[in-house]
Amino acid sequence: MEDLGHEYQNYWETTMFFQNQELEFDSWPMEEAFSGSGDSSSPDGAATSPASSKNVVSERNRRQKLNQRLFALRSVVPNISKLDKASVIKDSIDYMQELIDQEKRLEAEIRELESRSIILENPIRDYDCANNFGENQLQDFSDNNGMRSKKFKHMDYDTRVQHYPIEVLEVHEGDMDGREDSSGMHNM
Amino acid sequence: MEDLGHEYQNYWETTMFFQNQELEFDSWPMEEAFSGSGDSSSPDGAATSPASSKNVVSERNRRQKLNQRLFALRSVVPNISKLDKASVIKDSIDYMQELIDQEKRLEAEIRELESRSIILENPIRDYDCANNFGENQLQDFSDNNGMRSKKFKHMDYDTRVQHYPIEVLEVHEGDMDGREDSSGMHNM
DNA sequence: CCCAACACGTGAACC
DNA sequence: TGGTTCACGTGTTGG
Repeated sequence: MEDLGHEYQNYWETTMFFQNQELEFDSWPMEEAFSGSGDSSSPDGAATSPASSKNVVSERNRRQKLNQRLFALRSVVPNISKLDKASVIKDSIDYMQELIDQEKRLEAEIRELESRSIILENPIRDYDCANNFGENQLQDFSDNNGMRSKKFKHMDYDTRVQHYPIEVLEVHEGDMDGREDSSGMHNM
Repeated sequence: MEDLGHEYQNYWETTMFFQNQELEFDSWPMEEAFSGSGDSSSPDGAATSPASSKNVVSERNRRQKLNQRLFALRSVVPNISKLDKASVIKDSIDYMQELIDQEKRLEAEIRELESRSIILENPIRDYDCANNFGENQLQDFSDNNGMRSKKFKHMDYDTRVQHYPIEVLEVHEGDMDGREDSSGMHNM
């Protein structure tokens, strides 16, 4: 509903690449940032970093990785409406399903084209007017089939990308009265 | 520290669907949820919920939405290696590019089949043995062509899903020395 | 002025 | 045992 409007420019890229500079040193919550005091191996109960300083860096890495992934996702989808984390994922889903539909359609078309070529082959045999060059023609066809089979066979697109009867469970985009998430992902 | 519940033990699905129950009603701030007291216009510095309680719910919604989106993404990708947030996105990217490649391949095949069908049409005219059923057969062909054109024309898959020369900018998975992310989306 | 969106640190839970 | 991942609340910033 409340559509875009704000396209806050300066996309991720710039900040992602310089992520350590200007944004950091001023907006940083100061001293425990880099844990200036003995951080790596100071198990003593220093008030600044008791045991969490190990966690904070890990967490930071995690966040960074997730952002990279999201950025990569953004780069593979042709048209992104907004640069929001959520919108990026949403557009990706849309695009993905477009691709799947499209693939299904193309496959159907291929099947149709193939069957038509078979129809094209048959009349010759039916009308039997091609007795003289029958084996020649048939040989040609089988060759054709073999060639195509060799080239496109179900080498991978038949096994890897076969479109299952997927089904988006997306829970209705917009509103959905303010609820909790608590997506307990880590357990199991 | 102050919260208590935290008994999330299932996967997304369950918690996502029942996300409003047990986890909610104890950890919820409750009163300002529906603005029971005059919270909306109480600029006074109340120690309990000065202005942040508005933020926490908004933030919660944001988190929830993002998780839903991620879950939807998970549902559309056929094979997910791990349920990690990052892994989900990564697998999605991989699958997506597989789809794109696949589509390109299928299109090539279609083009090839079409050109071959043209070759197939010609012999009938060459051998001229089909004079008696010529119009019938030709009618059939034109019909096929027309039907196919009507059905698959470039209605959308030609404009929307055309595969641009995309290029994953993914920034090398693992390492990237422990830096900051600060994917400052908002700042300028 | 608030709203939307973000990064951050932190406690907790799992393996 | 520690290493990972998560949700949460908070401060901040740009529109």
